[in-house]
Amino acid sequence: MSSNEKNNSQHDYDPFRGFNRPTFSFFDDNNPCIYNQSAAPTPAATQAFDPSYMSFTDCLNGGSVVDYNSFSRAFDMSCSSSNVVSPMDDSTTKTKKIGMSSVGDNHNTSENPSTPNSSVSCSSNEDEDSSKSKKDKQPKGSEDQGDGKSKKVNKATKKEARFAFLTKSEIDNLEDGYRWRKYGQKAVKNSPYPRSYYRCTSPKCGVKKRVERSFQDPSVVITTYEGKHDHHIPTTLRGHDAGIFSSSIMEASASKGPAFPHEFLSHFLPSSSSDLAGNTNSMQYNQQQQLQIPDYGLLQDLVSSFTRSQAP
DNA sequence: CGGTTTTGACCCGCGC
DNA sequence: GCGCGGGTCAAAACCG
Repeated sequence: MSSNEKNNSQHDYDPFRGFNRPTFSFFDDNNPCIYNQSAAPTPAATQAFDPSYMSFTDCLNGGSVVDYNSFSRAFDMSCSSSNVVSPMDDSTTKTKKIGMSSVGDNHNTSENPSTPNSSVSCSSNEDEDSSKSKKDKQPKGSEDQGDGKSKKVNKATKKEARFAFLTKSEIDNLEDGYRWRKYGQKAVKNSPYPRSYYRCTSPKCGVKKRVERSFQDPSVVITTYEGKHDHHIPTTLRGHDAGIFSSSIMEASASKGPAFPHEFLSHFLPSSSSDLAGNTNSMQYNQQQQLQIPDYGLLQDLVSSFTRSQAP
């Protein structure tokens, strides 16, 4: 990683300074698209998201060009679809199957972009999980040492919430206000782009995220969050823009109730809204619009569908 | 010097 | 049982 990029991701106020601002994904059940605010919208994108193409960031910043209607509309189209599926329930959490293992096999999933699973869920998965998040290993020097299997995982029983979203960005590791420490990187099968693994640096926070680039559309970054932050965004990181975001979100949330995807927001907001209200520094500039993606396999389906829709 | 990134090794689950 | 691929560890390197 270049020093520029590193600095960008960790210390700059505006994570996109010097870059084209990333854009965010809005998925329609039948026509997933990546909405790009900075580039001319493709016909497909325009059709799928007609009104005012905007970035989520704009929405969150209460930009004058976006009103709440468009904001909620953006969510409605992705979260209130009649075809929404909720594959992240207990029956599918054996999930590894359709989940992680398929990332690298996207060349296969792309062969069936019309799979019935190609829809997006915004339902809560608070108690859901990826069976693999329990893989946290104890330190080698733990009490377990001596049997040669000290690395053996003490599998946690807690289920972690997990969801992913696509972002059209040149930046791999998009700033979300929290501080992350990279703990691994792996080559993705059938993809020239590696997958990076990050963990929240907060001592007790076990939230992880994975970041990888779609090989089918290198401009698309796939970010998967796993777990829920149990702390505020580091106040030293960002300024008042965060407050703009939080207040906007909370107002919208309060006024529209169930129409708003609390669940996905809750992953990034402190658990108490009152806490939030009192902490205008707690949120940061770039809050992305994210949609819960059941698993990587579906993600890839969506990406491939999108790619297809972009094809001449 | 402390925090972060890099990277090879290791572990584990799954499919065959 | 074996091989493969994903996920994690941890020492070394790097950086401000």
